[in-house]
Parts: sequence; structure tokens; C-alpha cells
Amino acid sequence: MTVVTWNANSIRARLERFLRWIREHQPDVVALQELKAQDTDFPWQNLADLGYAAAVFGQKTYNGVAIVARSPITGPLRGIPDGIADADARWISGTTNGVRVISAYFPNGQETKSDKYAYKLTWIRRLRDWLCADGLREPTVLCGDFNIVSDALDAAHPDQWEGSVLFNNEVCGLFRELLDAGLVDVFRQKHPEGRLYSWWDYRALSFPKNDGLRLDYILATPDLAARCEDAWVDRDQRKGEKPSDHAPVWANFR
DNA sequence: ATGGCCAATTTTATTGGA
Repeated sequence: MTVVTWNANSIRARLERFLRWIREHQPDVVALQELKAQDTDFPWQNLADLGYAAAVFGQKTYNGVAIVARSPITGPLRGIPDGIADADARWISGTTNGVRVISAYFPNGQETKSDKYAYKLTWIRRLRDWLCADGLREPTVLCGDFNIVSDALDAAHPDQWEGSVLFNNEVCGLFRELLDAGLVDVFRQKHPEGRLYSWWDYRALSFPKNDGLRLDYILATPDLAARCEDAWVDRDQRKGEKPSDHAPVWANFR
């Protein structure tokens, strides 16, 4: 089973590229983030025509997450199921092919002194608490744009990001707490040397210079992680006309 | 070669992204 996580940075702006990519690569499961679209603007029919089911948690203008899969998706949940109100569409889960799939778009946080950063920390702690309490009772992949540089190996120039909302002791500590809840970073497992990235700024020739960050992760419960054969970044999707600033991150499970 | 911000909004600047 192949699992991909991709921050599309607007599903409408990326529609042609997205559908072409689905047709060419036929992934089994895709976790999408930053749809920047309401449910009614999601390409349900295009995907159905290609043989894919979808579970969507859309939002106008900002955020928005979805799961797309070749097998039916059962028991979809929209929003971290802890009963706490959240105005942002950042989390969806569903089960397909016997695996619980979560697509999560972690808050960016803007600046460390901002309310948005406080919200980021609160949001990640909610996710951690849910994972620890009852989130990992079945084989699970937690996929998404974490907006966290988990380690200096995940940045081309870590010194330029140290202390930012993406890379500091607080968010790195919370990332470790997500792993401690019972998850394995399967891409790290396959590439312990690091220096591979999933996001490059649109500005300043960041992609040709490979001045990137790894922000997109696939975390799996240990049973699944043991079945992971390979993990890779689909750099071709950052090339050409109208790319997202994120490339899809893939993992293949036996 | 992969190329010098981009996307959405009742737009012609502003907000947010990372």
C-alpha cells in the first residue's frame, strides 16, 4: 500500500496537476492539506472517475484537509475528536484498507510572540493528548504538514530557522511527544542521514538551490512502520508550471 | 535543470503562508 501526504496549497489552483499526478502514479492513499476550498469545490467527480473515494473537511479560503483512497473510506471524523471547538479545518481521519489514516495541517504559528503561535502549541497538545488517550488503538498513519522542522537534519540551513515558529525547543519537544505516543517517523527510519526536504520557498530560487525544509511527515504505528519498505520525496511535483511549494512525501507499506 | 513569491478575496490591496 502506498501512502502519500501532500500540501496542495489550493486544490483548485493545483487541480490539473493533481489529477494528472493521480492518473500517472495511482497512489493507494493520499492525505491532502491546505485545500483552501469548501467541500462543494472539492473535485469529487474527477476523483470518482479515476476510481477514488474521498473524505473531505473543507473551509473557505484557509486550511482544509482531505483523504483520497482507492478503497472505500469508513468512519470519517472531522476535527480532533476531543469535543473542543476549533474554527479551523485542520484534521480529518478515516479508515481504508484496514488502516486508520489521519490528514493533519498543523498551524504555522506566524511568530513566536503571536496568538497564532499559542494556538499552534495548544493544537499540537490536543493532538498529543488524543493520541495518548485513545488515538492509536488500531494501525494508524498520521500524515500531514506538521509545520515543524523536527531536527537540524531537516533543514538545508538550520541556523536560519533556529528559534522560529517552525524550529525551536518547544515544537521539537512536542514532535518527540507525538512519537512517544507510539508513532514512528517512517521517512526518518529510511533516511537517517536526513538532508532531504519537502518544502521550498517560492522566493529566492530556493528549489534550484535545494534550500528546503522537511515539514511533511508520515508517522506510523510500530506494526505498520515495520512493514515500510521505502519512503521518498516526489521532487518532480515541485517542478514545472504552477507547483505547490510542498512536494508529496510517499511511503510504501508491504 | 528545477528558476528569481503565490493564492484567495466580492480584489485592484490585504492577509497568510513558511
